[in-house]
Amino acid sequence: MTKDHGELPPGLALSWGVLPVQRRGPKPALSIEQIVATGIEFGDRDGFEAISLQRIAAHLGVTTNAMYRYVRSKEELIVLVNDKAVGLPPELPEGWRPAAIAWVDAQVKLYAERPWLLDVPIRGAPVTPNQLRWVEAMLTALSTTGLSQHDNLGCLLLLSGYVRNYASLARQLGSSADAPVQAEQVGRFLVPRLMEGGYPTLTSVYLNQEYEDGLDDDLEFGLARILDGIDVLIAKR
Amino acid sequence: MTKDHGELPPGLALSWGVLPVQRRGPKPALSIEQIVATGIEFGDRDGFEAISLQRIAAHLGVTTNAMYRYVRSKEELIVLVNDKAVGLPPELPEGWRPAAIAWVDAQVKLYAERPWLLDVPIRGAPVTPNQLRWVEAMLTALSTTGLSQHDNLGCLLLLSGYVRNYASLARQLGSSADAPVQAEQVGRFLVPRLMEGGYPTLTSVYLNQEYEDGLDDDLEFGLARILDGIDVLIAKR
DNA sequence: GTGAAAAAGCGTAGGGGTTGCACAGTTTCG
DNA sequence: CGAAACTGTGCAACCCCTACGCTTTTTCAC
Repeated sequence: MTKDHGELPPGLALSWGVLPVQRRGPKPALSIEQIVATGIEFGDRDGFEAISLQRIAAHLGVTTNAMYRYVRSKEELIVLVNDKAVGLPPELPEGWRPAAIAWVDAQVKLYAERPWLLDVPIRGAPVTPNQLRWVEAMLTALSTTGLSQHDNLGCLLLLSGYVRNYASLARQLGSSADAPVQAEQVGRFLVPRLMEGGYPTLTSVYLNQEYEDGLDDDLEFGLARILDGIDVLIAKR
Repeated sequence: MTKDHGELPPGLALSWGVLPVQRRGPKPALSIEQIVATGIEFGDRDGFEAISLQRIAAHLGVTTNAMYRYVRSKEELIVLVNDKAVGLPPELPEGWRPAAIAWVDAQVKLYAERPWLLDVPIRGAPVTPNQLRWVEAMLTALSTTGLSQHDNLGCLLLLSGYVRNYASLARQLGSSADAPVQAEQVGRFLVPRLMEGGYPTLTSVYLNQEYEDGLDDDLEFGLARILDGIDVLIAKR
């Protein structure tokens, strides 16, 4: 006898393991875990596009429609797959600064392993269990700073936004063997237009070839900026 | 006689106004400008999903396939629509810090006006003219800091990532009239699970009702953190 | 036990959407 | 004037999500 949770966002209840009680009728041939696992499998192998109800159904030997007995919509499936694929955060070291670095590194690594996670549309504030584990971990680490909860949330937003942005840039610059060739071709096309089109700063950036390299440094760079900024705040309060 | 630009990413050439020269045959009934404008129109009215070749074609009184005479793929269309919709950056004030604030504010405003821009998948480093105008503007403002170009690029990445992340959070918390109702319902569902599931920090955050309010402050907060961080760097060098 | 209720899966169907190919019409160059 | 080039279109193939109604299976209640 589960409570009636009314109109919750798709995937919320299911991700927390709240499934409609079933009393009669044939036993389901599939389980949500199975479906979600298959979704992740496809995502890992062929990217976000490959996660479709049709494909999962075919792979599990069922019709597409059968999926709708387990999941209300594709959106719900995506939420579940996402939360599962995100997994648990690592154990963070002592001290908010090392913790933040570890937290960021772990996410960068996660996005490197599962680039398709970057294609999952952000539906807003995190609400699923694993996502919230990550939030909880960082928030706990930040609680030693002496800042207010509100400030901590701000820092968290800052960090998570940065990681995601960095990862999505790293993704397309790093991946695919022909990335450098492509980049060179783009440069050849772009530079004359930048010169003549009134982009003086960008022109010099491109000519110095600093636009596309040293991405690993950039992660540390931006992170150091953020952490220094937080430091300033801590000192101020 | 335009040069052969080989295999450039979709939308690159077109966005810079390089279109294949045509010499014979009937004049095109449509223009790319027209198509892109229609795409923006649909995006503004019904969101990103509404931007489809089919819809645009129907609206312009042509078959869907006719679109492919103007655009190589949907991806290319999206790139063009995106660049056009981004528009030109505002004039930035003197001083890198006020400039950064103005730059961020302008983007927040842009995302508020055209939320669907947040749904446009990021294909990597910006290469289209208007996008690069924004980059150029901020890069120029940063050039007065005395930092290296590389550092400036890092700062830029930091800022743009932050804006985008902030905007996409603001979007779903702010928009839709039933957002507060929805949020309350989510809270009712979530809090007991947080308490019992080992999320102590989040529980207290939720109970203090600080999770979902004061978003305007958060923009300034995060931005101040970043700028302070940059300040520290400037002082260091 | 036995019948009724509930639930699962399937078939059918429809609505979008993107894309490829062959065709017919139109314009312009040689 | 003929051929080449380029236009839009019709047809068609896919893929995807989703709704409805039917049959079959299971299990609870009597």
